[in-house]
Amino acid sequence: MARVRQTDLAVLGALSIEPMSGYAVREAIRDVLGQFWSESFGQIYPALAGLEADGYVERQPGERRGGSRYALTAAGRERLVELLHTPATPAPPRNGVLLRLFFGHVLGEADSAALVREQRDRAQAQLAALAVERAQVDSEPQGGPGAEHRRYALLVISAGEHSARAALDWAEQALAELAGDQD
Amino acid sequence: MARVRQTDLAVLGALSIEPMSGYAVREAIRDVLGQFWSESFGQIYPALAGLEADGYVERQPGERRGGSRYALTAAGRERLVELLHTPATPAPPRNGVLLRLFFGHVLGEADSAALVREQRDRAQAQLAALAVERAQVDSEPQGGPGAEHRRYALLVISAGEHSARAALDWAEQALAELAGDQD
DNA sequence: ACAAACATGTAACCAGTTACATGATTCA
DNA sequence: TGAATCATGTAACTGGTTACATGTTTGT
Repeated sequence: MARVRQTDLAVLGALSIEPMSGYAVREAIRDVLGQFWSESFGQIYPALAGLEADGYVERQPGERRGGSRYALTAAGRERLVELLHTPATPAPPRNGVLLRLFFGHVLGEADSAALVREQRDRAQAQLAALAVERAQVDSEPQGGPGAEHRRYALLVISAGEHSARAALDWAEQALAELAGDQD
Repeated sequence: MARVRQTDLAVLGALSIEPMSGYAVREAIRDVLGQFWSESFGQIYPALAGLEADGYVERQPGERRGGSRYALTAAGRERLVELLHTPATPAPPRNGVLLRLFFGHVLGEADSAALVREQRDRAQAQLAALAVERAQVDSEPQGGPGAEHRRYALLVISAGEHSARAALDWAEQALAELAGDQD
């Protein structure tokens, strides 16, 4: 099973919602999918160039000087379907906060509690950001280019909410156990 | 802020629980912290060599021929404390399943539901594995070398449980909404 | 006028995986 | 005796970040 270039999948997928600029691709991914995926410009633009060379995307002049608008071609849509059927390669988890907390016996109780609070605050911020996203997706026009997509975007937002709420619950419970809750 | 070699942190931390081999370092990380961190051998052994050169760990002959046992030195413990106080550099999230689901409008309802089921099964497996871990940590002797550490290991296990339960809840809800729950 | 957001791209760096290579010990 | 697990290490590759460089448009 040839390894799949996940960035291609993400970029092609974003363009399947509607044609957009490389900049907008990143926004689309960051805003709704941010908790589960990320792409940097240094990754997106080369990917777009490669995809164009392979005939998977078409580049059209954008609205502003120098700007471009990329659209999926028929081949690109096929390629996307192919990539979507590829098994997800699980990324090695890397949660620096939990790593540090795991060594709390060296860090000490007070600093460990601070770590947990950091986690809690992050979860809270995530929840707030997701509420904004949800409101925005809900208010989108019914018939737009990405109408079918909305349903799945909401599913992903819901996954983020579940995850953030779980993190919040855990943090509060952990703080009570650490008895280091000083705020 | 000089970027911190996270692997050093993980390795030094594992050795702070008790002296062990490079192989055991990986196990220690994989078993309890598996949901939140991972290290490969290709990373651990070079790190161990570097840490030894810097005087942070001491290498002793292990029980078997060719095997080694690494122990933290005083300087190593100091270094670990220093690294623990370093801000966690958030790793870019990479959840391939959610990425694919986000483009469910291209993938179709049936295949999207399969993705969600995959997520659900993974969460269930995680919950089962964590139950085993929890039982094992609970049954460890009270006075061992890593007694203080236990408390934090349990905190991390609890984080894993919260996260897995949330994923499970979400998956079940999502399946109901997709109406593609065929098992 | 100015700041913020939009937009595109390159180059250097590096963390981390994977595959390969090798051998010892334990247990069935 | 053979398989599974314990154990150590190297080398090639590459995905992905970060920093840099540059310019436009919109809104205040």
